[in-house]
Amino acid sequence: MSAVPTPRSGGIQSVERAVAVLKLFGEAEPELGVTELARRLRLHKSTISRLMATLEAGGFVQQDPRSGRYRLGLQLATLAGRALNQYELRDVARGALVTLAQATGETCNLAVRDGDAAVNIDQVLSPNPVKHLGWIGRRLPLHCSAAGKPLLAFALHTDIERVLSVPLASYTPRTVTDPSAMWREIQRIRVDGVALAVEEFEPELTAAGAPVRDYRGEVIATVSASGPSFRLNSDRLLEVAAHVRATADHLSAGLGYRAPTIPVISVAPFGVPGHASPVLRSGELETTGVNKAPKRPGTPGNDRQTLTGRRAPRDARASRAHVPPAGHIARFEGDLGEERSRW
Amino acid sequence: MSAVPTPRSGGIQSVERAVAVLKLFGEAEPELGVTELARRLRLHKSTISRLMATLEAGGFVQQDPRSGRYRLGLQLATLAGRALNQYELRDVARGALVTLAQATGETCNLAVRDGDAAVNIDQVLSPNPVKHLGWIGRRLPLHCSAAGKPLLAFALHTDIERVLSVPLASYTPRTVTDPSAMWREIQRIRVDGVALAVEEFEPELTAAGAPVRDYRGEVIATVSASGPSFRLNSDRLLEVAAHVRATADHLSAGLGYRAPTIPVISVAPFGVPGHASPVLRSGELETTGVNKAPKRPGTPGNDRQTLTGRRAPRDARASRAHVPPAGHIARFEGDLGEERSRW
DNA sequence: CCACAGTGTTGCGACAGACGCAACACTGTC
DNA sequence: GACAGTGTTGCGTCTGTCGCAACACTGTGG
Repeated sequence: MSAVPTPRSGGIQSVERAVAVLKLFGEAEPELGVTELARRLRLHKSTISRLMATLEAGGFVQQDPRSGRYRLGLQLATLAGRALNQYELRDVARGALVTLAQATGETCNLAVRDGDAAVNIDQVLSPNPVKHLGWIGRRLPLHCSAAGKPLLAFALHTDIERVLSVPLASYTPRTVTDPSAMWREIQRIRVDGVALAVEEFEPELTAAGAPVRDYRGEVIATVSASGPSFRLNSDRLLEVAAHVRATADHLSAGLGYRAPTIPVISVAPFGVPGHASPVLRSGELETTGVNKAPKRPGTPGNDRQTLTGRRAPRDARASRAHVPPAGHIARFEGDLGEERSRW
Repeated sequence: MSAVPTPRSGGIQSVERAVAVLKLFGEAEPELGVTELARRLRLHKSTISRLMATLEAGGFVQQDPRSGRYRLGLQLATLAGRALNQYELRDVARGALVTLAQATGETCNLAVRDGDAAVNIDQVLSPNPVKHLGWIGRRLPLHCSAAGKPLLAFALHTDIERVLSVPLASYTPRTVTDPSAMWREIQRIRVDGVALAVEEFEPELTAAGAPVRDYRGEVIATVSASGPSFRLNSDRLLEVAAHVRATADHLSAGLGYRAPTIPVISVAPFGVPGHASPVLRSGELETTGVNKAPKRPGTPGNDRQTLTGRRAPRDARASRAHVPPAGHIARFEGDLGEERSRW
């Protein structure tokens, strides 16, 4: 077994290890060798070698025949394309995103929540890109990115408390990490209907993001525009933020959302807090055939609740909240922020 | 063990199964249940259930809490983004792709070879899209797609023979499946420097594709433009094809390729035939700092050749050529063509 | 309201597959 | 040519994976 015995998480150990290996490939290190992977995961080289051989046969990694080192393979792009194609919101929002990019002159993204991160699911590059900002699939922190903040601000109160109960990662000197300050920021976003992020997540990156709501007012995505800080000064940022909010409001209206006279906090969301369903759900829009008919209405409450529509907890899911012992090698934690945009 | 015993492929069985599960999720069936997956892979429901729990913990799939069925998860998009970001050619070609889409009015793609398929690694949508053509990550057949044909036409003779030695899949009544006819098509492409595909891969889809060469003349990618057949009639298609070829030639020139007075067939390629390396290699371009310095020059020859730079064959890779017995459940074969573009 | 058929989950014991060890083949450097 | 490092592979051990059986839950029809 591994040098540091891992308490059984309830999953299949070999598959867990394969997943952990794939997640080690970051933007800073697109190529890794067997020995380095073994060192990081504290497994034997022969174990890693066999894992890589299996992943390569499936197209998930490729080995450079000269150096013997491995890279992520394009079979991942194929599966990702399929995953992304499920999101009907991408098709619905594509035109608005193109228009927003043209109006603001900046790179624009559509993001949804996935666990405790925002993930870009569509992107329109700026007509004048200075650098490679974000990318589809990129994970952004909820507390300090323009795409993430609205998803957090309009989440359930208990969910926000849970997210803020763990130390908030600091990405730049401007990252807000104090939970009290974060609550004040959340109040601001709720009032303004748009979030700003000025060099909080990445140096010299400024962005504005606004919530996209479905017909019940549930925040299901965010629209954001981002660019270099030298181009997005205070005045320009407010102008861009107005565009972003207008785009998000327009999309929300198209999904059947009717804004009340006072802003409300999200209540009784579908499904599991923290995951956006790829299939849009609609009340009044259902009759238009725009979206697939949703399954039976969701109910508020915890993950996998019995009766009223939810499945009972699974031990493997319970393991998600497992607090690993000291020295434990993290296996599934998604990595954020170590991927800086390239100039 | 499974009802149909599988000869040991040399890989790790649990990981192979996990990969096979992920590949079952297609565009036609984005959501699958445990029982259905078990039926298709001829494994027990409990085996599949535990595999899915492990993949879900890693973010590779998501379970709909109401229906209990699974979908591909966004962690795949994150890994795919990292895989795609390695391809320097995307950055180099992005501007040309935008210009080509504007000039032709059609959706344009950049594709590379991955095993026996062409895979889109970048895309610019038509200003007037009629339908959702292709997508990044989509795998296209080498024998009947505009992106694939140039990759095949300029491959090594032995490689072409190998590809044409197995029955060519038929996607539409117009698909060329006769190897002799395919050789003639290959000769045409070599002379014209551009490939056409008129409803060969997908009904009512017409496309043109041209090879992008590196400084040594090696075909490392294709540029293609595609659109609905009602818009791309014969005259219009030739016009688009001219644009596509010009764009590909321009990109090739930018990579250091100098076209000889007579067309040549590719010789002595880098690395493994069938896989495009994400890192561009350059002779004269190296001094300009445009590309990362390549590793030591590659040598011609077979996969994993000893001495002159190649590693010895691995049993697991040898298993790629393994001919499965009757009744064998395919585990890694990439699927093509069952994914039709959505109107 | 109940019976039934279907779904996905879980405890458990058997054993087949995964693992680490040791040795090997290969490569780059001095 | 020696050496240090890489990744690969044969082999025996044992533990993690697997399938069975039972369970919990859901939707449907009477």
